[in-house]
Amino acid sequence: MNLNIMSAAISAIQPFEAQAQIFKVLSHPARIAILEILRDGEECVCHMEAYLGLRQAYISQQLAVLRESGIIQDRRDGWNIFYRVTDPRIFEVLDVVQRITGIEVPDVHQAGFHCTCPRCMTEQQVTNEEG
Amino acid sequence: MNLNIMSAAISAIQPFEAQAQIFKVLSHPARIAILEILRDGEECVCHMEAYLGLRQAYISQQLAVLRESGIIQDRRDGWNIFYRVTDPRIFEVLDVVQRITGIEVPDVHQAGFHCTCPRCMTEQQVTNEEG
DNA sequence: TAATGATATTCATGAATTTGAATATTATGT
DNA sequence: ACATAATATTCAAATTCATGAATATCATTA
Repeated sequence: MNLNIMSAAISAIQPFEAQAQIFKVLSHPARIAILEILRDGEECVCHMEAYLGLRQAYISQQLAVLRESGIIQDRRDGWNIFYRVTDPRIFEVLDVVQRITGIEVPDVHQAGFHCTCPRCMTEQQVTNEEG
Repeated sequence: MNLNIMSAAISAIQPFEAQAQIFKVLSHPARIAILEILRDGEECVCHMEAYLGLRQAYISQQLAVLRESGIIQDRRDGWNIFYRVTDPRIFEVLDVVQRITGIEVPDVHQAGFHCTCPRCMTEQQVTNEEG
């Protein structure tokens, strides 16, 4: 098999595999958008559907990629599953690359949608009662 | 075609395309290794061959990906082509992700190889004369 | 335990990426 | 012009990725 022929190359590149893996997970606009949604703390999947206007199954697939990489973690609360970022330094990565591109990132929470999860309903109720 | 059905989704994700593109380019260990080689300034391709122990054609392919993305630029000097990083902030990105992984990045310049490009030959000559 | 809401998984297909092999290009020296 | 050194490009096969459709799971409520 002559595996040893490439041993120098493999060992030279192998230490960068872990970094490359993180970059691969980040190399999809929907996954970046999801992380932006999680910037201010944990959110349930229904929020992501509402904010992004994407089908549930699609979002769930992208969540699976993020989850399996360890970048996000999930927590079940009744019917809803809440996701949060494991290591907030991932936002530093997004920040730097955002500065490099120079493209303004939209506020993913400004979409004006509302989902029907308990937390949203409570928030709406509170807002209505307050206003 | 019903293109408008997905318009909300497309517009929600589209602003992150540029970031995703950069991450995609970085999502390969050989390309990260090349950038590490360029950390201290421009280097010729022969250096990368020497340091990484990879075939020339392979390195050239990865250089093309980096070059076409705009992350690196090239400059010809006689027989050799020297590459340099366009925006040093790309190293901030590598730094943060490196901290997240916690994996020590090897010094890609410690390999002890020497190529036969004019600069290497001059350096060797100078070193020998100095020592 | 059956129905329902929220979310996840499986499957299939087309598109993109990886990477080795061969070949081309470009500049230099004779 | 020709040979050579340094680097780039093309091509093709294998693998991986993106994504839509359908279905499954898991917790809750009746």
